[in-house]
Formats: sequence, C-alpha cells, structure tokens
Amino acid sequence: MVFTKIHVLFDKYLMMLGEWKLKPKISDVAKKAGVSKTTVSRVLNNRGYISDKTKDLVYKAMEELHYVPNDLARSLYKKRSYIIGLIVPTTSNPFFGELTFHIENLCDELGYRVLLCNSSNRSDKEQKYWDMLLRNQVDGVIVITYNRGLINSDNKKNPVVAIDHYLSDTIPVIGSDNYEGGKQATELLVSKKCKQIIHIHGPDSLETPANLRKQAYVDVMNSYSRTPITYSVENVLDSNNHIKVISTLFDQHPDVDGIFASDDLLAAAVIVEAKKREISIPDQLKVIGYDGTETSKSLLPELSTIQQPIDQIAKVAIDSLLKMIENENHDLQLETWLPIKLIEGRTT
Amino acid sequence: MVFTKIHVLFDKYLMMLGEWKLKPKISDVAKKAGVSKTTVSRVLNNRGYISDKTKDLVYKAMEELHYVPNDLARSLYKKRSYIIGLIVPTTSNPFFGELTFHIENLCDELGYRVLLCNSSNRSDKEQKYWDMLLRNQVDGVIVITYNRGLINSDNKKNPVVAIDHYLSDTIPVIGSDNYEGGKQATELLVSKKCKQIIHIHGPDSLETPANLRKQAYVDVMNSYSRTPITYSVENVLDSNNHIKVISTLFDQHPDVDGIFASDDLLAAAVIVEAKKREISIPDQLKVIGYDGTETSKSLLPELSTIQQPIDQIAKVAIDSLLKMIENENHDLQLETWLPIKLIEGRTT
DNA sequence: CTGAAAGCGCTTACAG
DNA sequence: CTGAAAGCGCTTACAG
Repeated sequence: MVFTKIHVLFDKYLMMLGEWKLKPKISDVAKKAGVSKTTVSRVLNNRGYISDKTKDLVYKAMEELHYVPNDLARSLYKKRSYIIGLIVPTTSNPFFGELTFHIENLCDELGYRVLLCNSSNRSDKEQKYWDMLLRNQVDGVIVITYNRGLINSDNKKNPVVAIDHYLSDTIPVIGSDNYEGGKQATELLVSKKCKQIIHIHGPDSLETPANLRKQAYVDVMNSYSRTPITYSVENVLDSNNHIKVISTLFDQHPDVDGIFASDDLLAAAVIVEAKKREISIPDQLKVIGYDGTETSKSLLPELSTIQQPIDQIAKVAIDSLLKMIENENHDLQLETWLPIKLIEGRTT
Repeated sequence: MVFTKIHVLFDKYLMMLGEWKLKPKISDVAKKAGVSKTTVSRVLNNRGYISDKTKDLVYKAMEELHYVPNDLARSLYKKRSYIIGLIVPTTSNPFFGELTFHIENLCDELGYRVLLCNSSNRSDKEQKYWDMLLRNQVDGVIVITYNRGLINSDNKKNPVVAIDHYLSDTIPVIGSDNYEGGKQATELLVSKKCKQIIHIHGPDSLETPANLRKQAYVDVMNSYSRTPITYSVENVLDSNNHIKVISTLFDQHPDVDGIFASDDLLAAAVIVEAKKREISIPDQLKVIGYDGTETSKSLLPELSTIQQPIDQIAKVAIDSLLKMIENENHDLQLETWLPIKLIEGRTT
C-alpha cells in the first residue's frame, strides 16, 4: 500500500517534469529503476560490471522518462568538453564555407562538436571569440584568421592550429603548397605567351603563407628577366574593393594580357571588368585564379585555377589538433603544405 | 613570518597551475584576493554591493592569475547555456554558407554562441545531431533540413525554428516568398517570349515551402494555357546528379527555350550543358535561377535570378527563436515569408 | 555486482 | 558590504 502511494506520488512528479519543462536527471532514473545514481551512471557509460537485469531496468527507466544525459555536467567533471572552436573569416566565402564543412564533418566522426565563429577578419572580433571559446572550455581551436596578438604567453597551453596563417613559432600551420601554386600559375601564363603578366593579391600586411603565391610569381617573373607588377586588395571580403583595384590595374596597364589572381573571387572580378572593357578572354587576356572550390567549379567552370585540397587541409588540421589535445604532440609537424592541382579551364 | 610562508607556498602552487596546465578557479582568485568565493562571483557578475577596495583586490587577483571563468559550470547552475544549435545541409553550399554567417553573427551580437552541424541532408545525421544538441543543453535550435520525425511529442518543449521546411504544425517556419519568386521567374520567361518553359527543382518528396516555387510555375503556366513540364533532381547536393537530369531534359525537349531552375547552382549547370550543346544564351535559351547569393553574384554575375533576403531570414529566425527561449512566444508568427527580388542579368 | 560520498567550478538565497 | 552552505547534474575512487 505504502509502496503504491509513493509510486503515485512519483508519477505526479514526473507529470510536473513534463509540464514545467524540467528535464529528468540521473537521480530520477535511479529512483524509477530502484537503483543508485552510481549504477545508472555505470550503465550510461558502459563501465564496470552490472547485471543484465539491472541494466534492463535502467534502460527501461531512461526510456520511460525520456532521459537525456547532461553533457555540460559530464564535461565539468571530466574537464573535457569535446568541443573545438573554429574561427574563420566568414562561411559566406566558398573556400571557408567548404573548409568549415569538412572540419565539422571530421570532428563529428571523431566525437567532437564545433563552435563556429565568423571573425570577418576583424582582430577585435577574433579576440572576443578567442576569449569566449576559452570560457566555454573548448578542447582546442582551429584558427583561419590573422591575429598574432591572439596567442600570448598566457594561453600557449591551449591546443591551437592555424590554417594559412603564422600565429607564433609554436603553433602548427597547415595550408596548400602556396609557392608551388603561385609558380605553376605564373608559369602557365608565361607558357601561353603572355607578355605582360600581373599579379593581384590580398593585403600585404598579413603574415600569411599565402604570400608565397606572390613570392613565387615574383621569382618566376625574375627568372624570365621580366618585371613583376603586383596589385594589392586591402579588404578581400569586400567586392567593391576588388573592383576598384582591378579597374585601376586596367587603367594603368592597358597592355596587360595575363593576370594571376590570388583567389577565384578576385579572378571572377577580373573577368567581369574585362568584359566591361570588351577585352576578350582568353584571346586578349588570360586569367588564372586560386582555390578551386566546388562552388566556383560549379558557377564558373571555365576558370583556370590552382585547386587547394580543402578536405586534406581539414584532415591534417584536425589530426594535428587532436594530437595536441591528447598530448601526443611530440612528432608534430610545425608546417604542412599540401599539394595543389592546376586546373586548366578556358580562361587561359 | 607564518604569513610569508603561506604566501610562498601559494605562489608555488600557482607555478604548478602553470606547469600542469591547471586552470585557476574562483577559489584560487578568492584566496589570492583574501576574500570569499561569493565575493569573487559577485564581482564577476556585477551583482550586489561590493566595496571598490574589494573589487580592485579581486580584479588584480584575477589578472595576476589569468583567471578565465568556466562557462560550463555557470551554465550548469543557471540551466542556460547561451548556445544555440544550427543544423544545415552543408556550409559548402553558398546559400547555407551565407545563412550560417548571418545567423552566427546575429547570435554573437545577442550573446549566444552557435554549435554547427552539417547534416548533408541525411536524416540519420540530422537525428544524431539533434540528440547531441540536446545533450549539450542548447537553449534552442535552428533547423534547415528536412526530417519530420526529428521533432516528436517528447521534445516539443525545446525551442526550434525551421528555415524553409515544415517540421510540425507548432514550429515556426521562415523563408523567402517562394510563391511570388516562382511566379516572377516564370512570368519573366513568358514575357521574354519563351515558347517552351521548363522548371527544374529539388526532390519532390520533401515537404518544403520551396515547393511553392514549382506551384507558382505550374499556376502561371496554366494561366497562359500552357502545359507545365518539370524535372526533379533527387540529390541537390550532388552536381553529377544535376548534370544527368539536365542532360535528359535537353534530350527529351530539344525545343526548350526557357528554364527556371530552383536554385542558382542548378541554373549554372544548365548553362554549362547549354554551352556544351552549343545553345546560345539568352538568344536560343533563357535561364533564371533562385537564391541570388553574394557568391553567385560574384562568380556568375550574368545570371538572372530571384534573390532571397538571406540576412532577413536569419534575423527573423533568430528573433523568433529567442522569443521562444524567453517564453515570449505568445504573438509568434508560425509562417514568415520574406520578400524576394528579381535580378535580371544577361541570361534572360 | 552495487552504493554512499566527495567533487568538477560555478551561483545564489540566506544570514549576518 | 561580505561569507558559509547548498546545489546545478554528472563521475569516480573507495568500500563492501
């Protein structure tokens, strides 16, 4: 009798759980199954020996209560959140959008979740995001953005890997083989008999390995005893800025017949401007870009470009980060440059 | 003397914190500042009265220890994580990439973080992600993917909003004015004297408001006493699938002179196939897409398309979700269709 | 095979 | 203006 009464009371409590949006916790499951919290936790984590009978009881109780474990509590105890932070300039850009997709997918496979941050390349936002990620106890961070100040000696302990950006001399950097890419792009234009080859690229101020694309261009030009000419776009995320620089380029060098743009969006803007000026591509002007995302292959398939192995970059970044998280970073490569692939379209 | 000794010991402990990668906690700050945990917490949260002197002591201690609050612990107590989950098919697709950017940006402004999930439109992944998000105690979820089974009666309590997909009759749906978009696209082709207008769209099986684009096409065709002809691409994320369907379309309807594609990537694939078959655009064939992302405007600026107000969609989605989270969902609209904009390029 | 107790790092009534 | 104590929902030695 007394037992029944308690049972009824407990069911009432459960109804309240439902109505008040209260979530059942491990002790509710324990009560319902008639075991201790410890046992429920053991069943939950498949840890230690539990009789099949008890297991079944617990499983049934969990099901009836629609129990959902609270990972926050678990993370707090374990000092491990299985969350990684990802700071990108913006997922609006197809290169970062695809990179984000691959990174998140790999994380998911490995049991990690990702907290996404779009910094818009603004260092104030990068800093705010960085602090937020630390407060949220992320296990590690992947950074695709520039902010040398971000990592100071205080937080060198946090596992971090950077993509295409030097952050400090202890943080692994992953990227495509920028030098080789820049070389192949320039060599292609030379081989196609371009007389006046110009390179357009991102901000000079950034200390990114992507500068090697420019370096390769300069070296190749010099190797043919030609004068390198480069134009810099200060804000890569602003397409109006693209147009202005490109327009200036054409005004100052009406004889240009070969352009190597450091990314595909820039190359696309070059093509637009050329069309506006009735310069025919590839007859009068040859254009090659960099990145070769799926999106640009779909939307602008005729573009010649240097394709980055985005999936491999994501893979190496995650692998390196996990090694750091697991403290197996003894044999960690500090720089990894993945092979690029020249894609010849109809713009060269 | 004794005091000094304790001081020295404490400093040693702090050194260990550094070496062992242990993070200082509130009690470390309290000890260093010579106050209680309660006081430190109050300073941290600017709550209740604290003397300026104490405040300064605490701030100094926090700084010296490089103290970082643990948001996991705070969330656990507060039963509020300030994290929202975002399930998209893939950020590789420019539409979702841009939507993700805007959603994350708005969240950041409002003090929320986002846990990103790429479902690849697979319902098994959607389900897994959904469970993961609940375990991680997200305050709400934005879903851009189809899985009616996802939301069952058990978890109707969780704040959710859907973008472009009907999940249940209690979950708000946000999207562009698909019907109006489909109508304007079709009317444009009609006004341009296309004789044979065909519509290509995503999977028929999905119960998405995007089907209204097709419905509008059908209605407009009927209003001109024409026979609607539609082709369906089963997997929108697979470009090979696009090509096959489009190729069939051209084979079966060599007389086609107007195509309304339900997204820009599909439209781009149509253009590629047309070029391959030496069909000139817009003379012999007019093409219009749907989405009008920044990326497609950059890479394929000549494409005529129906532009979705991605930023507004993100805004309404977040606003609705936050209302649900704050339990102010009394006046919540269940369906919101934001105005589209016809962009006439050079493919029509 | 199972449970009582302590603790993860916070916050907040409550008391003074 | 400040502190001791309880509790958020878990996990894990430890003991039996």
